[in-house]
Amino acid sequence: MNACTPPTSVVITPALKVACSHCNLRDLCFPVALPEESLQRLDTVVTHRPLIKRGDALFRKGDLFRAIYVVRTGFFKNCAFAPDGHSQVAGFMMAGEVLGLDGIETDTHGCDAIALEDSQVCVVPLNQLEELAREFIPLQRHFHKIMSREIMRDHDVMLLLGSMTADKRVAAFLLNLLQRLQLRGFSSSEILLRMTREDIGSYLGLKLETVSRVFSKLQDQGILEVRHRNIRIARAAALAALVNTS
Amino acid sequence: MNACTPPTSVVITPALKVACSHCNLRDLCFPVALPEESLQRLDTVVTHRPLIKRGDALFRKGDLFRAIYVVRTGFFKNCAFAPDGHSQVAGFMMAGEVLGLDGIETDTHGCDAIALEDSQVCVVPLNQLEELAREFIPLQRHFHKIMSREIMRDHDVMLLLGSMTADKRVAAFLLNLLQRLQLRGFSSSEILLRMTREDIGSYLGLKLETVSRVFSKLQDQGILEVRHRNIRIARAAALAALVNTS
DNA sequence: CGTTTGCTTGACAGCATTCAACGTTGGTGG
DNA sequence: CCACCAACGTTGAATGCTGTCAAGCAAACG
Repeated sequence: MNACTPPTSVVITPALKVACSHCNLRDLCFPVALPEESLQRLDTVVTHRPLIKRGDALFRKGDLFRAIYVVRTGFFKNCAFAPDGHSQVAGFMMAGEVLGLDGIETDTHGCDAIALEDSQVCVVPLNQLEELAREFIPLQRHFHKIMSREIMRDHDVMLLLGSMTADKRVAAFLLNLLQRLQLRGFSSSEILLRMTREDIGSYLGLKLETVSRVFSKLQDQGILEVRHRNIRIARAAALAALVNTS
Repeated sequence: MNACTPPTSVVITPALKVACSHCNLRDLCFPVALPEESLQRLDTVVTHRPLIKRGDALFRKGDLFRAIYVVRTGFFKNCAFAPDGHSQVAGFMMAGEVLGLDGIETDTHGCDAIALEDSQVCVVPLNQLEELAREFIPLQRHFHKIMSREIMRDHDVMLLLGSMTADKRVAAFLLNLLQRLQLRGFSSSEILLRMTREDIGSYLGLKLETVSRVFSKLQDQGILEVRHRNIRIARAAALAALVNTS
């Protein structure tokens, strides 16, 4: 698990069929920060791309931290824990997004990362990433931007949790998902939710019943069409108006 | 403001009377990550230590990002903004803590940093910090840990906001302040609040009246003694029990 | 000393939670 | 293939916590 299997390894798994230099996510991920001719350097750092089954943990709170992970395919939730043991979804991660940044400080993961569908991640050992970052200035800056973005995203969630009604929280949540999905080339009006109502509620500081009620309400208003986990945004402008007006 | 005034400048201000290599915060700040004999390298990076008056902004949302800031003396609040213009306190920063990390991604500050008392900060230009980080591996890691800690801290706030009652939020807030103050050698049972009830409420997702009521309630229970902004923690264990029990 | 700002307390209203019942979906095994 | 079960989702009614509005008081500032 810890061994740096060279790419010439004879072990043929899906994990070896991709490389950063040819990854379809390279515009969203670390490759954007490296010149074309140096991309293969990343391939020597990212040699391990495990598959995680739906419901399984990529890591759990307390696990030793060694690497950060980039979602290649699939969908994850990040669960934080209160001192009383209560857990809460701290974020959802999709292709190109990074998991495990919270483990750097203490060398121990501070939360669980659970796959919400069968997924694949790229393992990026922090030591080697840092080594590469020392050599390639744009990569160094890119990594810092990734962490900065995580901080800003958390601030957005704090705003949600601190001062928005249930309607607004759900609206903002959907718009955020929509925007990230669009960035990845998905439909701009249809969302297939990967998580339960309980997960959404946990993330938004609401109970699952409240989430369900808001969905129903927005559907009654003709803003959404809700079919189980399939959400069609009928009037995105109305959703945005919900969030942007006080 | 942007010029890198060399230390030989004849301008004598309080800003020039300190150096990282002799700073009393060196155990809390970047110096911990540098060998004694290389500490003066930091002094060439951190040459500017402006004073910020109470109520003034160190930076505001939208300002161009150039540097991060370490609080040398004083106390700051970090205000984030919702799309509807509503603002919310996203954190409080005291000596040795870092401001401005959220500006790295977009080269623009994403929130306001307001001094809650007359303060002094050390200006750490990001470019030069990164340059030094490429040279000194422990410094590089230390910077990453600082950002990681910020992410974990935000997760803690999300837990507060998402699933705790007003009592618990206030208790957790006081304990967190207490812990950080202790780390800096202050009393372990007395807190002088630098912020208004409204600031606290904004941070905790409560109205100022609710904060006030919780203070009164905890005082009635003999857990706190509240005299204006002076809080004495009479029974810290009871406070902790409040947070740690479901 | 007066004005502004911050803090406390009370009464009431409102939104989200809680508790409960029922409906739906998807996976499993007969 | 169908039946069953467990997990997930929806909806209703009642409770309760926090917000809102208002008044009065204390402290800080000039």
